[in-house]
Amino acid sequence: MHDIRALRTDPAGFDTAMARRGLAPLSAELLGLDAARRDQVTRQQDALTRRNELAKQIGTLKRKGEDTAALEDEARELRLFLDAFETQRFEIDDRLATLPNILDPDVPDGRDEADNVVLHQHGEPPRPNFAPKQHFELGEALGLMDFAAATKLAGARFTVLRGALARLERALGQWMLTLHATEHGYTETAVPYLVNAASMYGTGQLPKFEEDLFKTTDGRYLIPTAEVPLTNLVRDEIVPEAALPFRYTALSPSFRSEAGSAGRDTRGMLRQHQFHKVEMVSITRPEDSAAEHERMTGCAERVLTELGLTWRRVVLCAGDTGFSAAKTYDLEVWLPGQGAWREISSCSNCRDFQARRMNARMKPAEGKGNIFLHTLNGSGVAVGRALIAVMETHQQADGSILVPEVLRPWMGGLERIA
RNA sequence: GGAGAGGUGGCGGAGUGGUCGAUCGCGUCGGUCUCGAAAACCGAAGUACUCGCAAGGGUACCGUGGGUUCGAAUCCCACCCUCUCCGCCA
Repeated sequence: MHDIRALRTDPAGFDTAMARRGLAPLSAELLGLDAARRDQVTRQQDALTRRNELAKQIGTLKRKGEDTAALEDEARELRLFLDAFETQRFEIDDRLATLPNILDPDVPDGRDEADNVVLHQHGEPPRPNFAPKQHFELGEALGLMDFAAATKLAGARFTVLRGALARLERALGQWMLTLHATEHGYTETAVPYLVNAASMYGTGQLPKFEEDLFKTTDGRYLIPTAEVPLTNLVRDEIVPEAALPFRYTALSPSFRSEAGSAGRDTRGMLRQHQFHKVEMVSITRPEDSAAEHERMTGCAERVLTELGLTWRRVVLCAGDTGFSAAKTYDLEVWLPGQGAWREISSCSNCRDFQARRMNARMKPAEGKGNIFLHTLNGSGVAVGRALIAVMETHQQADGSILVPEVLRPWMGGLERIA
């Protein structure tokens, strides 16, 4: 949600900012809608003022037993006038709700992922002396990854894992969650996986991206990421400045309808309707969010490094940055089997965009007035994709998979999946 | 799912049609007193929108949304949530 005051102050700046998102100039239209809204509010309030006066007079006169018919007639007319406003929604609010966040100045221009900029890389893609297999080839050969069974149970874009691979998936989630909770200062949090529409609106999934969500018969939604419940913890709250920052982490399933991605990544478990993810969310003072963004991304990078993966940090260009984000770093991991870099984490600074939507503020230690918080979220990291990366990176010529050292305690000491 | 009770300002808790944005208590902040503190006393304190250069006005908000009325915290309807009991259930 945008600050309408900022738009009034600097409409040209707003248009420039939206142009980076590929949007035509909107400020003139929005200011017109804003003026219309204010005009309506003023007329409505004037009528209410008069109505309150009349009601007060009528009350006084009635107590004296005097005639109030004429005043009541005027009040009745006023009510008809007011009833006309009653059901009107303000178009300006609906329009603002669908406009994406303003990008940070250091976000590079660009149209799509081809224009993203690699910032740094950890390690070099391994060059094994055999032809590396993709994760689904390895998993099916081991008899521990079963797509046919998943299709029978649920349909396309689901996976059944068995035995050591199922345990490896669990070990990854447990280890990452514990790492963030014990060494990175995030509070481990268990959250609902079904949330209401207000929560989805707060983080920006609604109203624009409903088709990406699974909706239940009672009007709730399955979370597409734990970012939604974790960030909405501060919805409609006013927190004291001294309590900040809040850092939360959760291991949760994520449900995505993947509408519009038909035909993409259909093999294997790269793109699923359901996957586990460890999420990090930070709630900060405005002046702290940029540094927190770097810190959070570093926490995700540590996960990849400790798993012995090859990765790089990419800053998303203007055209690839998500709706609610002002700036996003993606972490891409090298998948030897696929021979490609694939996103495994995404860390975003949403600044005050989500906070405005969810009315999340802080009470400053000094001075008056409440200030909108800044919110950040990042995967730390996607568990399903981490499983893929571990399998493809640590596969051996015989099709077995070495378990990374850090996971062995979580695997009952198992060193190799064969 | 059934029956009942209830949702009021940071908290507790009054208020059942008209000067109620809301008595009071606690807590918070400022002050007086004190060497200092406590106690006591005095005072200040909600959020948002809107008009205005400003000073300063106005409007809305008593779970949410409708309705009745000249006028709603108060009456009616629906929904949400909490608590108690019963049933069912991981």
